[in-house]
Amino acid sequence: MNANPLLKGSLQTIILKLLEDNSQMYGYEITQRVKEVSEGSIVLTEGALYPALHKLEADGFLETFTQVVDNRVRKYYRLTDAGGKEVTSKLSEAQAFIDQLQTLLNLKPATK
Amino acid sequence: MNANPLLKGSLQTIILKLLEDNSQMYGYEITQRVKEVSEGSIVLTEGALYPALHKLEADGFLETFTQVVDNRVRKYYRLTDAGGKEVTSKLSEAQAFIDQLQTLLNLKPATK
DNA sequence: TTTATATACCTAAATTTGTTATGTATATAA
DNA sequence: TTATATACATAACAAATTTAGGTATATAAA
Repeated sequence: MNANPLLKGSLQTIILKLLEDNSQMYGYEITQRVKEVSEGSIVLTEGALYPALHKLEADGFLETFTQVVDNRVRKYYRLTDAGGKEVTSKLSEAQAFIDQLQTLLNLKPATK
Repeated sequence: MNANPLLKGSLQTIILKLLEDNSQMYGYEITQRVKEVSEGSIVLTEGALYPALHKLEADGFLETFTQVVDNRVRKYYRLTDAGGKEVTSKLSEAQAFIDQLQTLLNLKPATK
């Protein structure tokens, strides 16, 4: 569905950032939000998303609670305190990597 | 050595771009150049680099020739015509992805 | 009513792409 | 003679995906 090799490694960061901005979201909602905001160019597959959410929870960065809406169960995620710190860390890592990559690929207008 | 999950997917693009700018480079030279330009923050491991070079050659994007310098063999790579087109394609993909990622992560100063 | 689409979760097999570890070999400085 | 730099390479392992499949409800269309 996606076939975007560049996505690799940034999925956790995307999830954490969305939960920093929204306080609570469920899995399906995350896929839809990413699709919207990226205008369809970044599509999260469920096979990647759910394991990533479970791992972030196992690592103590997310906590969950369920809610039933229209007879369907939604599993909501929210950041823990540790998760809040992790967002900051991941974002600065991402920014640093993007900067270096843009330099290497000459995708920056000016070096200074 | 590296442990940078964000690198995944961008290695081929980095190699192709360097060869667009330099016309010919050998493997070891590529690792050193990347380390220099990124100020040590992006380190290409040999276990990733050489297989990537071999794959790009097998795909017809690179061609090779050897040269002996100080009794040591250097294997130089250069872009083929197909490789030249591939660089352009990979660079615009990378730029688009970086743009979307920065939007998602709110790492952009202004949306417009 | 049955089919398709959207919503909503999940897991398992296979694949891609990297790291880590190891091997070979020469040049050079300590 | 030892360590470090240069220069290539492959193999075992690990991580993070894709692809494919499964379950279930709601709703609109045929």
